[in-house]
Amino acid sequence: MDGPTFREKSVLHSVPDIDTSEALTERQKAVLDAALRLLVEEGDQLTMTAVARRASCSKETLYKWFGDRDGLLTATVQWQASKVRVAPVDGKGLDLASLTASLERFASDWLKVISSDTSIALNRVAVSHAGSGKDNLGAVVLENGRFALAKRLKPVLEAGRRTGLLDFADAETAFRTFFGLVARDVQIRLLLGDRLELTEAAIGGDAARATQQFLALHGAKPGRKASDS
Amino acid sequence: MDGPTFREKSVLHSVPDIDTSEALTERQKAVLDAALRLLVEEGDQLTMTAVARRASCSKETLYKWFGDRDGLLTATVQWQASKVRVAPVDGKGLDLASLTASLERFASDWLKVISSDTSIALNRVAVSHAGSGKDNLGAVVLENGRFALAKRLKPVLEAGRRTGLLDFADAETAFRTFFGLVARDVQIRLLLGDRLELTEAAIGGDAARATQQFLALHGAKPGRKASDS
DNA sequence: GGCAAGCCGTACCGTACGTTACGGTTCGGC
DNA sequence: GCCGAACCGTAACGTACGGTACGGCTTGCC
Repeated sequence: MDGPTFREKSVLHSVPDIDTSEALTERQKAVLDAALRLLVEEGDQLTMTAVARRASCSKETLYKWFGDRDGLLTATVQWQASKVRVAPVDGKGLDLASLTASLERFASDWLKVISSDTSIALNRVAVSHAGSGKDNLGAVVLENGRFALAKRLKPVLEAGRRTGLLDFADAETAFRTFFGLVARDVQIRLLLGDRLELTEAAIGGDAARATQQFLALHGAKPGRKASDS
Repeated sequence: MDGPTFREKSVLHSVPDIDTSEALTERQKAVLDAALRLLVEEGDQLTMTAVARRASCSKETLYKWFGDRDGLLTATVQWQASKVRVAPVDGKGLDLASLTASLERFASDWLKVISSDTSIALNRVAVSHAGSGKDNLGAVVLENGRFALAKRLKPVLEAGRRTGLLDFADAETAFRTFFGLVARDVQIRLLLGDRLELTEAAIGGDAARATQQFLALHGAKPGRKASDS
């Protein structure tokens, strides 16, 4: 059987939620992993020849499976996206400590993601792609990055509001505030080639700081200050 | 006389402060404007032939003036950067109203910049470039964007701290918080091809919100000493 | 006028790379 | 053992584009 062909021209934001990249042979996954590794190492100029050589497959096979270069790129990005899908957080019994921990966890995870070589490479190629007419890759990356994060975080925020720990009018706006406090200038600096290695400790500190700032802005407790707790 | 050649391989962050792109003929500026327009319209695949045709000049001239394609790109980016250089804000008599107005102004200006077609196109090409070995463009964009903003905003923040209106330990950290509150997810979404047109009104609202949030975090509230933190 | 410099337009060259074609090999089904 | 399908490796093709060369035109200077 031959795999899917990945040629649908999906409009932005039309990716349903769970996408279609699951009918993949083990061999195909291996090929995509090779392409991914090459993408991280070499940047956008991964050539079909290079992928074929790295994956020890023929170019004919690449074209049969993925249609053309864009199809291969899209499949690679979706394959990576399918690997990082995580279990949603359950709205269990919530107190300030667990809410803080959840937020810090989200912040820390997100910082780790956007500072990883893989994410940087993928975002770079998607940004380039978005500049060149066809918007597919940018939509995929956005959907599996920023929008997936929102979808996982918003239930936590709303649970916090229900239990009276948080106070905000619009969950989307609150999420974007949190996003800004966490990411700040990190992603754009990394994409533009700034060194800026985030150590584990720095990420932890930033996650805690962002969480405290968010709680200072949207925590419901009256009379609180950002520095205590 | 022939202009500069733009071939220096400057290391990241080594751009002094005011760069060298001022010895330009009117004709050269016109050519760079044409390249800039083409970059905005066509994305990264502006070819030397296209620039020559658009600018009504010969390719030979392009190569003589700018060395090679990268030189042209770099000159174009620096040319655009030199156009947006603004007068620094003076640390005049500062009260809460004028500080708030200044911050809102910075926020609004910055949102306008990063949502402009020109900025998006320039950042896209710089991000692509940063992925392909040579980091020059990314450094230039960073230096004239995010770092230039910091250099202009920090004196305002520090003046606010001196007059007791603001309370923060590190100006750099405070700036990055402000940056995050203003930009949030806007830039990455635009770079990845998300529509998201910011109207004048929306920008104004966002600037005011970000400013209020920043003041909530770092404003010296009555009943709180400027020295604790 | 004569001359040199700068520049335009265009033709040209070399190469990289996407895409296709094809011979050879492996493997499952009969 | 035989057949066809899938696939590997490699060669070949077409094109787009970076870079160069050159003839002709304008301009300023003597």
